Amino acid sequence: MMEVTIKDIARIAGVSTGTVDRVIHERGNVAVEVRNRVQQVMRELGYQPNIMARSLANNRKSLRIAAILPDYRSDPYWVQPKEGVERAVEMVRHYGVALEFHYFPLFDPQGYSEKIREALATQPDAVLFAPLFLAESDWLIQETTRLAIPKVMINTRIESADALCYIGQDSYQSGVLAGRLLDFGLQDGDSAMVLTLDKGVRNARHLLDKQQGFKDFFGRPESKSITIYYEDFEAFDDDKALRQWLKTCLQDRPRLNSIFVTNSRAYHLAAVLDAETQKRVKIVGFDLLEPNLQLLADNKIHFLINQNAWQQGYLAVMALVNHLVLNKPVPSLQYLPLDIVVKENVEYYLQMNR
Amino acid sequence: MMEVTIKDIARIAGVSTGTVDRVIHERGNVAVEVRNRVQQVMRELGYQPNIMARSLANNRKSLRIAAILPDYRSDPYWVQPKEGVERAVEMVRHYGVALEFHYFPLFDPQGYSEKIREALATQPDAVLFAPLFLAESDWLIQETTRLAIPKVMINTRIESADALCYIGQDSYQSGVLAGRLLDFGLQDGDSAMVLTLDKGVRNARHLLDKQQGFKDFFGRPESKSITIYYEDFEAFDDDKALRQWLKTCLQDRPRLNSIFVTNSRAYHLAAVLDAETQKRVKIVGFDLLEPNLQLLADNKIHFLINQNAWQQGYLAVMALVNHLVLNKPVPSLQYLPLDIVVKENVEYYLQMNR
DNA sequence: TTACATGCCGTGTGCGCACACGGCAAAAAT
DNA sequence: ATTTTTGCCGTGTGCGCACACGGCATGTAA
Repeated sequence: MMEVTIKDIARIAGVSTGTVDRVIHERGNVAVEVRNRVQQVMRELGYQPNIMARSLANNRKSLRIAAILPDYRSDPYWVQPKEGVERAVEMVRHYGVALEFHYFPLFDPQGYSEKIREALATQPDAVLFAPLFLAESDWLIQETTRLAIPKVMINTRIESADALCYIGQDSYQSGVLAGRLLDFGLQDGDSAMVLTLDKGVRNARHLLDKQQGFKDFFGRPESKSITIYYEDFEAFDDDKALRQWLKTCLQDRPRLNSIFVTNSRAYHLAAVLDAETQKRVKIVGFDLLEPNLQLLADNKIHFLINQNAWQQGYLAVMALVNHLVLNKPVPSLQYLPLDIVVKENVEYYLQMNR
Repeated sequence: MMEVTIKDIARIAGVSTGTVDRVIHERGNVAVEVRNRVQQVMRELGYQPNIMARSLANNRKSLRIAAILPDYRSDPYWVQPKEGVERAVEMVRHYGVALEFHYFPLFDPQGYSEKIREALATQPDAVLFAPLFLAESDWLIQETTRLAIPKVMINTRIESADALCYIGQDSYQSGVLAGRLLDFGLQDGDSAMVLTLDKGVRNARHLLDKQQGFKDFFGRPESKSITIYYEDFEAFDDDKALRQWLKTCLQDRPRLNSIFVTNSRAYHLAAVLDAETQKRVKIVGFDLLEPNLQLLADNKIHFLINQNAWQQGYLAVMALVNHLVLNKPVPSLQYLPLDIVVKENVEYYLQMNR
């Protein structure tokens, strides 16, 4: 059961461990025929470096990561990536990983810019961020590229940025999925509403993608014939206004039996529906936030699509560690599962992140 | 960013590293007041042993695991646990873990007994098994208990066995979940069939649990009023017989619009339905097997509940490693998520295990 | 008293790897 | 012919931990 070590390779190749080490790390100063011989032996014995010993010997170098995320206190959604990040850092503590958070206000491009500058001023070895604001992200992307600082993006993807990787949801596909779910519970001739509850980002890319996915699903021949309405409402914080607006929305559309809320704020909607409407209207939303869970348990929200926000944070840190510490390859694009959650299986997803 | 080491503790507590080591591993030969002092310092500094160094220093001991599972060549389902096990072993290779498979024929208690004896004869340090046959598992449980060999069970749970842990699906809950899904797509007055496609295990515990869960869901006030039929069919391998049997089943029940197949063999059923029936009947099955996936893509199976069989194998090995190598606590009961899979999100679950 | 056992503790070594350092010969510069 | 440089290679040390060994007191038996 003994593993193959550099000692074995050195012995068999008739060189010292130092030479084997030089070959492995391509540090030069090795004669060509010697190098070939060593590589040959490594291949024959199927040498795999012992990651334990490797990281033990490497422990002098530490990896400092700057994480730039929306303030979790301004929106419950962002608690999840934050906790995933924290958990990952805890797990790789022994690799000498240190991470510093830089929280910006969710709806404030100005504050975002400030935090970006603050983060880069600390001269991190790597950056983890959610580029919610495209224009303001430009400077960060250019600077990190210039300084050769690796970066991972979560939540929102900017294709032009040559990041180490993007980790997030496939927004388009989640729209398609929502269509599939509602289609199963609707009848021919029913209608559905795609509802955006957000502020000033009506045409944000990921929201548009979800709408498009939803629309495309109902364009498929296999789908039922459903009429789709698209609506925005910005004052989602104001229960009264929302209730009023919704009433007018529903009253002229008797067969509007389903609503697809394109972000994690379905709880605002479900909470203001009256009992009768709740029975009639099937709601699909996103993410396992506490208020959503409550309404799911009460059968007021029918499906939640879990975008695995927690995992996004976790995997983003792991991608950096894999790349910078363990020299392992990381996929440049990582879509997370779109879990379909109902109250009968929600418990499993909650317990995973604890 | 430096971690706290036993050296630090030794220095501050005014003892040697050897003494600290004795305290940590409770090996005795330490004066009471010295031990208390060391423990105090450890607590104050929040000492956490470096797992890299620990496993490096421990690498002499190796862990030999015997895995007793159904032959994956006799049933595609069992390919998944097998691959999960293999993957886990690969990941913890450096801990000195070696695993040997002992495959038994799926429907053969006799063969199961033989393999159990064969496995124990190799004197493993730990056992990983799926106790499909209760009576025959008795001997294994008693012997491993007598010899103090830790064991983990997957797939089927035997509560009386004092195993390290059970890892598997919650059968009852998966039945409830199937009920929830079909309920969403059915109308009041429709009916549903619970169909068991298995041989000679008609009253196996996990199948009964699924039936009960399904039934209980439709007993809830929130559910629609659905009539439920329970049927078994053993010759599921015989397409002709199955088609014929199904025909008679459906013809006297015009509103039988859904079938819940209680194991991973929904593909046998969906493959023999004629086009007209396929449109009418909604099918819920289990597990992401290749033939199931094909039919899911063709809209002939509507939902698959993923029991995460791959993860079962993976986590079972990890539980043993955590317990025996890393001295980490492991939960004695681990239910895996019941993923709801449709063709729009199936890709994510497939890519996870590759 | 001497001989021996026992409790308690420090020191040394090795796990597999990364990397600094220094040595030795051949090649280049003086 | 001599110094100096350069290419190539071996040796030594330390990462944090586990564990064997041996030492020094004190207590007990002869």
